[in-house]
Amino acid sequence: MAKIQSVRGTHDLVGETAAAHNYVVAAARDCAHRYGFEDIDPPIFEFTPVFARTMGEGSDVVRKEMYSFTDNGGEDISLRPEFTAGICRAFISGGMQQNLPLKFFAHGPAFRYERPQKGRQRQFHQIDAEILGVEGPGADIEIITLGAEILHDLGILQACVLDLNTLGDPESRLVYRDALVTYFSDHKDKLSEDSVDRLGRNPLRILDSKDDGDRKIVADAPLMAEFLNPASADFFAAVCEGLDTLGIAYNLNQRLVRGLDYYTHTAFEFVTDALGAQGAVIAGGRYDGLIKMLGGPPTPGIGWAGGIERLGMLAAHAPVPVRPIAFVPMGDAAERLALKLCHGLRRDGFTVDMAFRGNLSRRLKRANKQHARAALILGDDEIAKGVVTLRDLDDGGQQDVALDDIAVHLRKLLA
RNA sequence: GCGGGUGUAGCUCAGUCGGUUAGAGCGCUAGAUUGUGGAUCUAGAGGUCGGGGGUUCAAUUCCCCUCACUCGCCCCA
Repeated sequence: MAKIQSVRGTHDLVGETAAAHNYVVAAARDCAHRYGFEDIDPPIFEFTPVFARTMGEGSDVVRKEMYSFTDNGGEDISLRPEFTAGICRAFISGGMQQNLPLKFFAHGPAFRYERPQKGRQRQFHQIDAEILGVEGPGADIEIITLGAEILHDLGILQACVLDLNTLGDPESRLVYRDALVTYFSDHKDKLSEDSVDRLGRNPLRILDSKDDGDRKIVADAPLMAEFLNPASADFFAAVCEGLDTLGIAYNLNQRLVRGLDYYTHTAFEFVTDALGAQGAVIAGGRYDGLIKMLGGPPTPGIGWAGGIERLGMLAAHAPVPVRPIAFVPMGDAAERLALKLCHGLRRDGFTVDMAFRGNLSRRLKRANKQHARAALILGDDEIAKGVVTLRDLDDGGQQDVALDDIAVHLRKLLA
């Protein structure tokens, strides 16, 4: 550590980045609340098995991307690489099965030890939505709709495409998986090195390989749709029908698979081509077996996670900040009086900034830079007259205003 | 973990076929205006040329390593 610097893949949220971040979170939370989701904020670390068991020991995230450590009590702890496992753990340890169904919204940092690039960091931030305890396709429809509505509210829905697929129930998925293994084993000599590896660990993954040679083989591979049992096919049809009813456009993508073991039935991704290799902005699916796998009561679930940094980059328009009022006292007596006046104005709901240093010229420059709507100037002259000088920073006009009338005048100015 | 590109002032970038004091724009500070911002003018501050090592009389420039960023692979939000 030659220089003092942030850890690789971590960034300070400040200025425009912080504004974009908060904007995404606020828009998503508002939307989720309108859909009846309640907030949950689980710890950012859990016992390692919570993640390892649910995401699958064979998944890349668990194999090499987790920030794990032994704490001073000898416990095996991991920083969360995603939200779902922690929320399901909270559901189990909180005995929440009494209150099903539950709909949760969460947001915050997550951690993965990865090579950083655009839209991919080691500490990144997600918004997350989960519906627990709903077996039917209604939950799938609502959770996908919520994602679409958040993108709509952020003004970026048109920049995204919704890819949709089903992995079927565990029975269908297993049969399909066997069929894929058989098929790809026959073509093993022509598969890429990566895909030969996938064949053992996660054969479904071969379907979305970017390797040209793989793609040729994948083109003739058996399709999930052919292996769905009637129940799984009906379920997926109902999901599609619901989305059709709401006019939510989607693209059926039989190559869409999920990396994590716990997914069943519906899988979806809102993707964009505006962020380079990191296309997914909101992605998720159904995970009916997860809670039981964790040791809880068998409870179906479905959810998604969205990358706040990625969403923020797409929603480029910076939210317009409130224009403050700049208070400019000149001299000790004025500063003492300003302290009280500012306090009162802030209680009245005004956004007031008082610079702590600089002469009048300096402070007005600062006010201008903050796009302040007006400046309140208070010096010995004003104190003698019992007024402040209210300067309109848009047109340069100014007037004396009695101390008791400041709020009235400001309200008129801001209206 | 693997491959390519980049790293010069707070920011965006010139530049040096290896040579003496490394530049611009914007921003910052001060003054013109001892109590009036935006525009203009003037002056000023700010750089171990990412870090370490090597070659050389001499390295910001060439070579190696390293760190960070970036693009792609893997994987994923």
